Amino acid sequence: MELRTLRYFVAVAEELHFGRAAARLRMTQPPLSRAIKQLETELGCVLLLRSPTGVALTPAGALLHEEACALLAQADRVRAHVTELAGPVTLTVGTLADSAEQFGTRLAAAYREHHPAARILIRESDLTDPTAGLRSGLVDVALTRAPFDDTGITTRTLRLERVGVVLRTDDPLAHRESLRLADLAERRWFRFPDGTDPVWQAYWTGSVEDGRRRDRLVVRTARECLQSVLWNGTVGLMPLGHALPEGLTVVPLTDMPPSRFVIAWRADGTTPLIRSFVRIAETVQRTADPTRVG
Amino acid sequence: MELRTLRYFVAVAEELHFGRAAARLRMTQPPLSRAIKQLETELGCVLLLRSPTGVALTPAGALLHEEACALLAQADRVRAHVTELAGPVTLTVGTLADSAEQFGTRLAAAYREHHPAARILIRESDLTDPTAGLRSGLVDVALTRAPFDDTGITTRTLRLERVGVVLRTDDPLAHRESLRLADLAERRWFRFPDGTDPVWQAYWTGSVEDGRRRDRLVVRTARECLQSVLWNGTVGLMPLGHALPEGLTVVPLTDMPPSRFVIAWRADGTTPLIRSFVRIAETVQRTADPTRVG
DNA sequence: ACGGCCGATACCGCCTCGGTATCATCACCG
DNA sequence: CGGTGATGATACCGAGGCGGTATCGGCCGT
Repeated sequence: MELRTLRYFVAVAEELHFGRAAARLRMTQPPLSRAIKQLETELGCVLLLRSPTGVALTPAGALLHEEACALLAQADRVRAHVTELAGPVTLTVGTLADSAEQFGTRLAAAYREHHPAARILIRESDLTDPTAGLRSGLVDVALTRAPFDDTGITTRTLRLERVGVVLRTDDPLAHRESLRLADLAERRWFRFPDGTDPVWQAYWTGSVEDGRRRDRLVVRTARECLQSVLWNGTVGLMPLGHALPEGLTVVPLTDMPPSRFVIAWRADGTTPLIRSFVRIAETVQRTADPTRVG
Repeated sequence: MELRTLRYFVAVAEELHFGRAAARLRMTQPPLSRAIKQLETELGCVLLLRSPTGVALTPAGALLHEEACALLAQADRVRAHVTELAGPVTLTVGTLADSAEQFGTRLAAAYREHHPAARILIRESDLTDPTAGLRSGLVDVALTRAPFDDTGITTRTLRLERVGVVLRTDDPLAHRESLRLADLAERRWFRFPDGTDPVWQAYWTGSVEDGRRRDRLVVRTARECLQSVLWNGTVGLMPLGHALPEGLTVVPLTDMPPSRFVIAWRADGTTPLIRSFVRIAETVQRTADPTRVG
């Protein structure tokens, strides 16, 4: 008699209909029927009277409904008390520029549900620090984009993001279905400030640096990068599927390895709170769009 | 946060030692450690301070210990109340002669643990009814021995029992390691009364009836069968591993298909109480001797 | 009589759970 | 100060449970 099973039973007892109860539980009807049957087997008595018109509670079922509600409520209180006593913890989350956007809001909402007492501080980082403050110790956990030098850092891939090149809409190449890096060999390429993570630098300058023009143009933020495309006609790379300002178009690159949207934390600083955040992040990503999970 | 996990945590919190807690829970240490870690992840806080000397509770852990105990106790009460309200039910169990013996006592004990209010009535049947009263409606569930005609009856095999031949200790064949049915072709064979289940009859007269002497000698009980061996020198078959009276020996038969010790109930009369009994029986058999499970 | 709704069943793939083997760390002790 | 034992953590594996899809059976309504 686990709490999960009791939650199932309460749903059926209140809906008096397996299909609706299953929908409320975000599952399908067959496993729900089976779970209730197992519960009846375990308790050794009939809880529900099934009929084609609907479901009725037996006396034992009605009693269990009441008791189960109380038990579940108490379980919720227990969890709340324990997490509360653990102290009002603050979790500092670093995000890489606009990477998080609507994913971040969904994640924050889910996290607050699990830890009502927790505070989340957001620290948005520019493109010069792919760890989004992790390595410098400014944040506990980072929502960012790989690849970067991850020594001492644990990363879990949330989804893969194909990368495209940003062009002015009036660019001759702007309306192609796709492009290859070689098509951009003669363009002006940006670079990051000196001291930027070399793996990161290499990736965003086309994975293989040689034979491509190293421009003096330095960008620090996504906005700078896009503006540089508009004003200077430089090459801009970015993951697909993000909003673009007027006058710009993004064309998929076929020979650019996809970027991984990851959640990362210091390998030596794994706390339950961080693990919890990571777990919730993975769940949120999975429920959001299972097809894109890497 | 399931009740199972809380039971684990309570064990560790009370033993303050993962190994001892695991032993108390009848499991090994690694999955216990993992479960606790997952619990900490879910709650987002540290519950236990590990050290090579032992384990200490954090304040949150101490609180959870208290609350979890209360929650588990309430869950037990809920189960008790619900099963109690379902009424003092009586389950009639049929057993085939002495088949059940110590298995039956263990099963009854386990069943009373789950259903303190239930009453168990035992009805011991002789060898003339392999369904032990199931088909005649005298019992709800039967602990018996297959094979028999099981149309309309559901059976679950609990274990396989090799069959041997019972001989007087002074019989020339009594000290052989094993025998084949052919070695007994010239012996006198018993039979069951007319009207006995034909599958059952065929099995205990050597699976293939032809070429073997059909004696007029009719046995109804295991005792009669054994006495008949002692007094008349007939052939007696029985599963190995049971106690024998003085002066008799059992020799394994190599070409006799093993008999299945089964639990059986009417296919059209499946109630939660019966399912519960079956489930417990399977668990008891498994924990008793996993190697012999069929 | 027949179509539709509802719960039950069969079957499948994945993930969790518990088990075995092994490692890392630290206390204790010679 | 290094060996040794104890303790918890980790890696990996196989089985079972759980949720999914597809389908069945049965009663109700028109």
